[in-house]
Amino acid sequence: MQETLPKEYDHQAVERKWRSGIDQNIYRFDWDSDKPQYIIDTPPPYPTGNLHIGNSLNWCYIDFVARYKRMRGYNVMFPQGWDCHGLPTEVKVEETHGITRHQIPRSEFRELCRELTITNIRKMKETMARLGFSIDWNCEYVTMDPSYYGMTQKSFVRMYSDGLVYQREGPVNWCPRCGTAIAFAEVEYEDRKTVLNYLYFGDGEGSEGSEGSVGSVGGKDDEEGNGGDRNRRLEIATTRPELLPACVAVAVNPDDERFKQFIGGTITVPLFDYEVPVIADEEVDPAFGTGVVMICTFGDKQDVRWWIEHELPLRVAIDRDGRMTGVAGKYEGLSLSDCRKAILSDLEDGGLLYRQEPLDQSVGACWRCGTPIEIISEKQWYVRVDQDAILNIADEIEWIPAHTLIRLQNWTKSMEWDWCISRQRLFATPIPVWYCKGCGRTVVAKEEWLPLDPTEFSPPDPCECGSGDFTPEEDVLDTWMDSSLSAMAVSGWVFGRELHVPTQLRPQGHDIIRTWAFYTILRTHALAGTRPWDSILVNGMVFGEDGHKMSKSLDNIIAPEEVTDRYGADAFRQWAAIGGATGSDIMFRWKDVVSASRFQQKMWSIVRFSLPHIAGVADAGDGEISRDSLTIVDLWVLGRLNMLIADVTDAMERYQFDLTLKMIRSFAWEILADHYIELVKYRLYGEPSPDRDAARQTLGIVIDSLARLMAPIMPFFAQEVRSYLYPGESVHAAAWPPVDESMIDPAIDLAGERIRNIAWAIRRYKSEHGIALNAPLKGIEIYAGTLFDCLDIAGAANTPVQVTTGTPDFEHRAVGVKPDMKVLGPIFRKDAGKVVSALSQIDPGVVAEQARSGTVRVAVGADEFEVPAEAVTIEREVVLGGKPVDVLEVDAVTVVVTR
RNA sequence: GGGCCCGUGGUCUAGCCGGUUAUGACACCGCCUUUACACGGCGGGGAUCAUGCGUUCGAAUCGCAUCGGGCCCA
Repeated sequence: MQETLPKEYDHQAVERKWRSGIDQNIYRFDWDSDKPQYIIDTPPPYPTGNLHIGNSLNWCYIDFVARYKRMRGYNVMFPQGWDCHGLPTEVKVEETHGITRHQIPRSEFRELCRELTITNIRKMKETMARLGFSIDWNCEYVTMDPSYYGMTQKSFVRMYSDGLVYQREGPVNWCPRCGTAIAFAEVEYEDRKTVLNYLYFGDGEGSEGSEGSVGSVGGKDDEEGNGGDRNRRLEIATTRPELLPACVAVAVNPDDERFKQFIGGTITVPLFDYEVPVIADEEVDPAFGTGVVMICTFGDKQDVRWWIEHELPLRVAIDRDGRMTGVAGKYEGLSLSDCRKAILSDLEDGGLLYRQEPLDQSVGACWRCGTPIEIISEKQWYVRVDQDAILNIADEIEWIPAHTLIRLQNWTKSMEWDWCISRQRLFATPIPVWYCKGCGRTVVAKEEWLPLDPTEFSPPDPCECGSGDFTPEEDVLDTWMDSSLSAMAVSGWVFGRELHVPTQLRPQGHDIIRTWAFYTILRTHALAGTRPWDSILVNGMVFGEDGHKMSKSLDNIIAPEEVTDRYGADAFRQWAAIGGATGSDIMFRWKDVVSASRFQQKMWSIVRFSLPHIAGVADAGDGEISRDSLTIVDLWVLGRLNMLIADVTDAMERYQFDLTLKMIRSFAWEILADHYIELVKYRLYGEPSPDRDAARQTLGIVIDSLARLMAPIMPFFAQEVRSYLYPGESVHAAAWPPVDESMIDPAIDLAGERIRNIAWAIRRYKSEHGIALNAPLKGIEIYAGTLFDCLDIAGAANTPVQVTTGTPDFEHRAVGVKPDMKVLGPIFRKDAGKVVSALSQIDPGVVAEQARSGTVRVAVGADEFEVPAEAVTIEREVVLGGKPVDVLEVDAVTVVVTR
């Protein structure tokens, strides 16, 4: 055992040493183990090349749990996947190579995406290693590998045969720039300024020049003049004039008196001159615009609702590239914005546009490129969403924090359409489907053909109609189809094992509850008939030091490497643990990292001091200790240690990492360093004796236990400490310290506290009087109710101590009365306030006198109340009897110090 | 517009199934080189617990409302 340690803790050297110095087999999951299973459904991140600080926070939480559970005797799987498919990689490849995805063969483009992804994964793994995550790299999966996407395809095939996947024509969210369908979860809403245009719908005369009415006439005037079905007008406000050719109806509120007579009739669409029905719907807000809405296929989600409800026809005015179609007549081929300008200009020329006003609106935009999405009609693949099943499964899962369940429930209940899983991209899992050229039948791959790309592989069997000629499906699957398998993937599918669902834990951020959590629940229920996890631990977002979400534009991004380079991984991990309550959003603060690093240094000093003493004892930690030789102070610190173990274990079970670390720090700093070590120093430095051995053994047990308690949060530091106590062993293979209940004794704790407090008071006394801590005093007399062992006090104070049960020769004078509301409140209820107030008016001396008899009489006006003595605490001042002594009152003990 | 979370010394934070003097960190002020640690020790100042109303003998804690911030969505 090494006895002299460097004065300063060198986190860089220690962490470098143990990054490769810990046997990775400790972190392996064992499929044949008898231990209870603890499988973590780790998030497979998107390989951007940077493991950002938000990921890092989440992974710290995972690692705390994984290391803790291993020490508790679980067979832990901490796997790591990579969710590779996605548009950002395609865009990056296009940028890097200066091409578009249509300019080179499909397979070549996909290969470029693979290469970029492999590079990015390598970079992220480096950061993970630097942060000390105990990932089992035998349990790694990569969703772009055929072995994985074959499973995605298998899940597609199975859900298709179960009727849970189907294809239909219908509205989809479409990004015209990216040229692909996207799911609701991929739509981001942003506030933009737009223009609300007021126009006339009606008999078409406007375009022929009824100039007199433009800009001045309201609906009422027309109503009076025209009672018939034709020759009348409606005023309509719209933000989407370019969708006039897609207008299929006009809607008003059924209770809106202004428009009642229009309902059931038809009206002419301006410029395009065709009739659409006027319908009534309660969803129309009479107060917005003119109270008349034009329904287009499709302007927004509300249009889709009305379209379905009123069984309206479809007029497709926008194509996949965001250009106007044939129904737009002379505007065909124009872009949306050009068409908008042209139509507004033509409306104005025809006197049909009579007002424009600015409007704030929230626009659905593509999450990737920010282009406003359009809702168009397309033939797409969907996954059926069974809301009740998802809600039922969600109820079986433990949500931490509990309110995150409500988020999932709200999202689930708000789902209006099934999940659209078709994507018009390249770098993704191919949909294993063909269409027969002979009969048009849809042919879905058989499981044994998978994995496959239908554009490169044809069905070996002919179609039922006899034709062997197929058109491959070129669309690919939504990336969430890959990642929503993660729970099933890690618990069996990736390894060709039977499914071990439910897994035990899903750790993730609250930003992806509506996506990853939702889809995983849906898919695990559909494919395995059960919940994916027992518990879900939802972490918060990480904000910059300015209190805002980290973003490039705010320039408040901190990379984890920046922190580990300066303060090390353990300090970063301490920030993750203590930066805020688990589940809440937390701010990154350098000062948290600095104080973490200070704690490491403090702890290092403690270890550095202790090791030479522990070295003399054969078994530092697990040896049988003879309680006979332990002093009250030894028993006290061991009792406190066991309380700490119990509390920390409880906090870890509840994922309260902030509490865990706070308790460990305060024990190490206050109980151990400030008090225990100061109390036993004289024994440790003294001649060999049973007392000295007791202190050595106690110190050994405390240090060893602390190293183990710290191991999940500070794996490198803990390992370093452990290596001095048990060379060649890893703290991460050690058992979590058990609570020794027999060590927790309230009487001993009270006695120990008394000694600690007396020694502390003497220490404070010396400090206040400018006396060196180890300088001797002439004498200390302790007056207590019972005699007790004061050797440690004498040792710590370096002063002879006398204990007597007598009363010192000076007078105590009551100077104040403190009411105990916990006792008084229930007794006097309404009158408690008055009693307290009256009590404070009485001379404390009188109260003290009466209290001796057990009851204090308090007069309130004409009433008299009897206050039990235990409901008041008498504050006393000690009056000296002219002696040159100082008096310290500690607990119920009087300490007289002679300087 | 809806749902969820949150407003505690200068800054950040704990407590929040009601009851001592409201926790801790950082920052600030004063004293101290004391055989592990000055990245330390001892002491100190600093909070109308967002605001208002209510429930209660008693509210940071429970209820309602308002204001402010965040997240997810429409």
